[in-house]
Amino acid sequence: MNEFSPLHSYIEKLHPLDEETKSQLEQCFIFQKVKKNEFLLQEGEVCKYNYFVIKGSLRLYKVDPKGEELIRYFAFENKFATNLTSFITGMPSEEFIQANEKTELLAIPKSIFLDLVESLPPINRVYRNMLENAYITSQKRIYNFQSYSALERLKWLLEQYPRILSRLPSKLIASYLGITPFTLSRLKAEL
Amino acid sequence: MNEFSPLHSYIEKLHPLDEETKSQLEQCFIFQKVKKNEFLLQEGEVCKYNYFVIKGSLRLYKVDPKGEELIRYFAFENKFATNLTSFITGMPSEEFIQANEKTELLAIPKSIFLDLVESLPPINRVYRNMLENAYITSQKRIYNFQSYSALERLKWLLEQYPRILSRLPSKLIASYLGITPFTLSRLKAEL
DNA sequence: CCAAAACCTTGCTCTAGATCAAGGTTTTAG
DNA sequence: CTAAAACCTTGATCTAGAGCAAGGTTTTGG
Repeated sequence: MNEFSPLHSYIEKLHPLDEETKSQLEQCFIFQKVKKNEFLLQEGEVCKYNYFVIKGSLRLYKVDPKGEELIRYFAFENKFATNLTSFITGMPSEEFIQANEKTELLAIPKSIFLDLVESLPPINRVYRNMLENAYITSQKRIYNFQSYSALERLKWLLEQYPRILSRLPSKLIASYLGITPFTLSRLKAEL
Repeated sequence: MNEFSPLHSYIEKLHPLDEETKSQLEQCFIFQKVKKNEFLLQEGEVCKYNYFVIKGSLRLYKVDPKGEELIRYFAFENKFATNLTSFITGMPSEEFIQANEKTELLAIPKSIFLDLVESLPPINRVYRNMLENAYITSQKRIYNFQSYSALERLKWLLEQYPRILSRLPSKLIASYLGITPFTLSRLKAEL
């Protein structure tokens, strides 16, 4: 048991993993502790890392022309998080990645990750799974916006993360739901 | 030049393709003509095919509890279309796939496609690209819903498909934008 | 080719959620 | 520990877009 165990477990659910591959992986990922509100990526930078969250959580967002934070994704424990768009295209990121809380994570540089995708079948599988999950999650989120009311979206979020309201500030949750903190405050009364 | 040329061109933009692989591919895809409004997938069925559109267009949508059609994606020429969620998980589809117009397409059975993903590098690359594009498109669509007005979303759609308003019925476009046909009709006056 | 059906537009009204203001509470940093 | 800052709630308006009705236009299929 070490700081890499959560990552090994994650991968093993997708593809068998021998000891040699494990130790190879451990040399590619960097264990990192970040403080609350610390940035892992800022707008305009190219996204150079893929992050795996061990403890704590991250948020991925962009800032709209009015200066509002629009949160696209929360990454909690055992989730990968990166700005895939910048990661894939090599273009500067339009998004920020920031820690919501004191967070521990494993970071792997983009170039090494993409090499492993080509050379290590378990990592090819991990990447494919990342993309597939990201896609499925996105589809659900689109349908949510297309047809659900704010209250229904809140309930849906609470089904997935029952404790999220006490874990993260309402402001962040409102942003994720695409509503104002005022509306969220009123909706909480209706739950 | 044959009905497979658009597919070959599509793949060659991602990965070199030798003649042998081309003819192997031609044996896996089935050329198909479908009529306007014909279904390629119905709710409750497992999605067994991945489709590549040669000519015409498809729409992917689900029907909400009120019986409203919620369109998630239009697939025009040179796009792959499938219910990836059902395709990946093997679960019954919640979506319909239907032709908007008289459409020509290439269909490949899921199992064959997934075998090719593992065995043919160009197809592994195609699948990765499909997932990456689907993801990037979805992100943009989410941000659109999170922060843009109906008029801004319409303008954004017209930037991507300038002729879409004359090509498809307004009803379908309204559904894609997440607004009623009444609102779309009014917005058109503001363009 | 023609009737029926589907579709589009426009006016009127209604509502979910935004915006603004003001007061209370919790968190943060020195 | 404490003051400042950030955050949350609640009330009073305001507005984008929904819902409904009615009339005109286009498409469809026999």
